[in-house]
Amino acid sequence: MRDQADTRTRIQRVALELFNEKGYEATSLREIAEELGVTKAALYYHFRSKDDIVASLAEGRLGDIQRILDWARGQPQTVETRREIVRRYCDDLYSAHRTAIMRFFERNQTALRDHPTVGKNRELMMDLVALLHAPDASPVTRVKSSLGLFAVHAAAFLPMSEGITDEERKEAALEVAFELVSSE
Amino acid sequence: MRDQADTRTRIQRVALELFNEKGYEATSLREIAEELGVTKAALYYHFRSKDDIVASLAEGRLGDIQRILDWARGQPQTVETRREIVRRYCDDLYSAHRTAIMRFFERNQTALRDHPTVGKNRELMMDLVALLHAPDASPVTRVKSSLGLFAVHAAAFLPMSEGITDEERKEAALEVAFELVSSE
DNA sequence: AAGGCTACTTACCGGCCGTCAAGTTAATAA
DNA sequence: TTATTAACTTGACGGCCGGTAAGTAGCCTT
Repeated sequence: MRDQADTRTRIQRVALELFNEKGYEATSLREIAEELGVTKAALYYHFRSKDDIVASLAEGRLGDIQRILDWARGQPQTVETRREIVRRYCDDLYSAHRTAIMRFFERNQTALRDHPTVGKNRELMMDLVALLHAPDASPVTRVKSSLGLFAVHAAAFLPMSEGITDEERKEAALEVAFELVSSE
Repeated sequence: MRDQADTRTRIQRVALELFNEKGYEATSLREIAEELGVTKAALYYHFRSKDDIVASLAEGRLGDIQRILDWARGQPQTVETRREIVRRYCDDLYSAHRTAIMRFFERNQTALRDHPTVGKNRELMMDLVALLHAPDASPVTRVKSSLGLFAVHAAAFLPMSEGITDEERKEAALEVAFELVSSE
């Protein structure tokens, strides 16, 4: 049982790493297995299919967003709430593992377009964006709040020049996002 | 000769469409050819390889960015210049075809990571970002100007709710970007 | 009318893909 | 000691992939 959980986790970790390195389609199960020192068929003991590995990777992230949504829906629709939404999203994001998962879904969304978790993810993100502005907000305001959440999102794996720490990145992203969701 | 140019263009158009719909790796040359009513081998008369089709798609975009770079390097490094860079980038972007090309490279950047044009594109983009802030700018400022250019970029194909026109999207993106590159 | 070029088609190639059925090994439970 | 189960391996499957060699119909030139 310990073994099972261990290997499952190792498969997830290696798969995510390779998916981010070479892309989802370009990464074969053979490579994943080889990297782990097992055979391809061993993966099928732990997962039903390649897609199933993806689904398992999505779980944590979808849970994160859902949790923010659940919280936010019990709050008054104020600027403070919107800022807190952004802050929480940002906090959940800035661990290496979560960032890697987000990057994977972001960078492979076309390849994964038929995958149910990708649709679910976009759905949740749009729900979240909807809470970042008044229901009757102007189009410009609505685009702005989208960009606010997206700024946090994007800053986490911007192809930036060197010499910038994660902390500085996060600080800048939050500053930008706060401003973008604070308009009346 | 007319025929050749026509078919070449049609291949590019169909390929781009399918790449954006299903992803680069998931789109086979057979499908592209079928959609055009020709055989797979016909594509090899017009292009040397699948990669070569991608390269041909990149040309226009790389030229666009290079042109902005060339112009900007002859200008004084003022806030007005930075705003004009953003404006020009935005203008070049908001045609259906250019947006499709950009989306393709954005959404398939992992799958295309070994493709020379992708590296070139990132290089040019980083050069462009470097012109959006003072050389000695603080990390936060630097991230901000990255996000400025990225906002324009992102707004062009944000998974937004309906009822927002391209014009409103563009307006909002520009407004956000202007603010982000205007800091001293 | 002969030769050559353009724009294809037909037919094939080796190779890797995801997937699966069946066998194996080691540990644990009765 | 025997039976069962977990965690694999071996070996194979059909299928689609990008790519190519060779042929060909139609046009243009000479």
